Amino acid sequence: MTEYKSDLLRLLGERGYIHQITDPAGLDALAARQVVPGYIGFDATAPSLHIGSLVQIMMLRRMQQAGHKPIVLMGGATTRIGDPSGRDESRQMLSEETIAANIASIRKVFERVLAFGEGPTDAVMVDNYDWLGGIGYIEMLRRVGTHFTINRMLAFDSVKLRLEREQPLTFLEFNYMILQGYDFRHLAREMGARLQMGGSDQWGNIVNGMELGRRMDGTELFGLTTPLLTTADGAKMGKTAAGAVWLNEEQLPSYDFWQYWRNVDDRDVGRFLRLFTDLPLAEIARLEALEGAEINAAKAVLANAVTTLVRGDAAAQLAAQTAAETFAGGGAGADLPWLSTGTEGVRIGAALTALGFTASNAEAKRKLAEGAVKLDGETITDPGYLAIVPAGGEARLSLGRKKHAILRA
RNA sequence: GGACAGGUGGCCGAGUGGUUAAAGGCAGCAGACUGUAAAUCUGCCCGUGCAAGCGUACGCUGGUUCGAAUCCAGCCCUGUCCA
Repeated sequence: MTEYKSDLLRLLGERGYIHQITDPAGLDALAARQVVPGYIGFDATAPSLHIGSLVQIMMLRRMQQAGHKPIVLMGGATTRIGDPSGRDESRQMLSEETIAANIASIRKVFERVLAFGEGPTDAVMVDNYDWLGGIGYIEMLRRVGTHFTINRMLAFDSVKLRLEREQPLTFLEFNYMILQGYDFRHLAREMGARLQMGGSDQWGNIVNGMELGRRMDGTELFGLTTPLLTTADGAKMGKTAAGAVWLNEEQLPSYDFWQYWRNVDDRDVGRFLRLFTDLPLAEIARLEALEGAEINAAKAVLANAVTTLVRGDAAAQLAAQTAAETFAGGGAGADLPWLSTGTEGVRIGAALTALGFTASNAEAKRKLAEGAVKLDGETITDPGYLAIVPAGGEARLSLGRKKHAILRA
C-alpha cells in the first residue's frame, strides 16, 4: 500500500478503515496541509444507531484524533425518503416528530465518542432538513436538475441492483442520491467540508456529490469509503438474530453490549481492536497473536474498551465484573437482567419469556424439554415447575450456558 | 387500460384437492465437544395451555367440496411486455 504523508490517512490506513479513496494523493496532500472538515451522513430511522454504523462513527473520531474536523450529518430530510442502497425493500416513512426524537437520541452516543464545540477541530452535528426542508421542487430542479443525467443515475449500483433484482424502486428513493449529492455541495460551501466518508455502498452517492460540487462551484472534493464490515463467518455486522446491536443503552443493556464483543469470532479480534478501540497497534498485535483459550483475554479487552467508549466507564466495569462472576465464578453478577417472582412464584417457562430469553411460552417449553434450563445449577425439565424464591433471596435462572438472569421475590 | 407471469412460515424455495403445521436449504436456538470462539455431529424451530386439547397459517374476500395452500369468482400488490 501507499505510504501516506498525512497523519489522517496513515491512521485510517493502518487501522483498516480504507476501502477506496477518490484521489488518495490529493487527499493526502490536503490533509497534510490543512485542517480538513469531513463528514459522514447518518440516517435517523431509529432512536439509536447500531454497531453497523460504528465504523463510520469511529472514523470521525480518528479524524479528530488526527487534527481534523468531524461533521456529523443527520439525515433529517433524507430519512424521510430512504436510501435505496443495499436495500431490497422500500423503507417506511417516519413522522417528523419521530425523526427529531431519533436524532436527539442518536446524538448522545456521538457526544461520548467525539468532542463537540466551536473550535476548529471540534465536532459539529448538522441536520440536512435545515437546508433541504425549505427548498421548493421547482427551485431544486433548477438548481441541480441540469447536473444529473438519468443515464448516469441508472448506472449507479444502488439503482442498478434494485432494477436487476426486479425490485421496485420508487421515484422518491431514486431522488435520494440527488439530495445526498446536494448535501455534500452544501456542506462544502457553508462549512468548508472537503471530504465525505461512508460505507462502500455509499461510493456512488459520494461521487455524485463530488461532481455536483465541482460543477456548481468548481470545488475539489474527496470521497473515502470503508470496507463493508462483515464478521468472520460472513454476516453483516450489527445484526444478530436477537436483533440489532444498538449503541444506545435504552435499546440494549450494557451487559448485552459487552457480551457481544466478548463473544466475537477469534478471527475478528485483531481487526475489531484496530477499528473500534484506541489501543496502540503494538498492543493490538500482541493481543491478536494470543492463541487458544488465551485469546479470550483479548476479547475481554475489546469488550471493555468498546463498552467504555460507547457506554461509559461505569457501565463497562459493571458489565465486565458481572461477566466474571457469572461465567468464571458460576455466580450471578449484579448487572444480569432480573425478574421479580412475587410471593406466588412464577412458572419457569413464563419467566424465560418475560426475560426475553425465549420468544414464546411454547419455545420456553421446548427448551425445558431439551434440558437447556437451569435454576441455580439444577436442570429443570418440568414445564409446570413453579419457581418460588424466598423473600429477600435470589435464584439464578439460566438458558444454555450464556443466558443468565436473577430471580428475586 | 390490455396481455402474460407471480404473491407459501425470518429469508430462499418445494408443494397444484385428503397422514400438509405445510418437503428441502439458509438463518436461529439448545445439547455434545470446547475456550462464553470456530468447525463438526444431534435435537428443536406458529401460538395458547401443566396437560388432553384448542386456535390460527400459504396476498385479501367470498364460493365449490365431506375436505382447499392446491379448484372457481372478484379484489389488492409486484414484475415483464404492449397502449
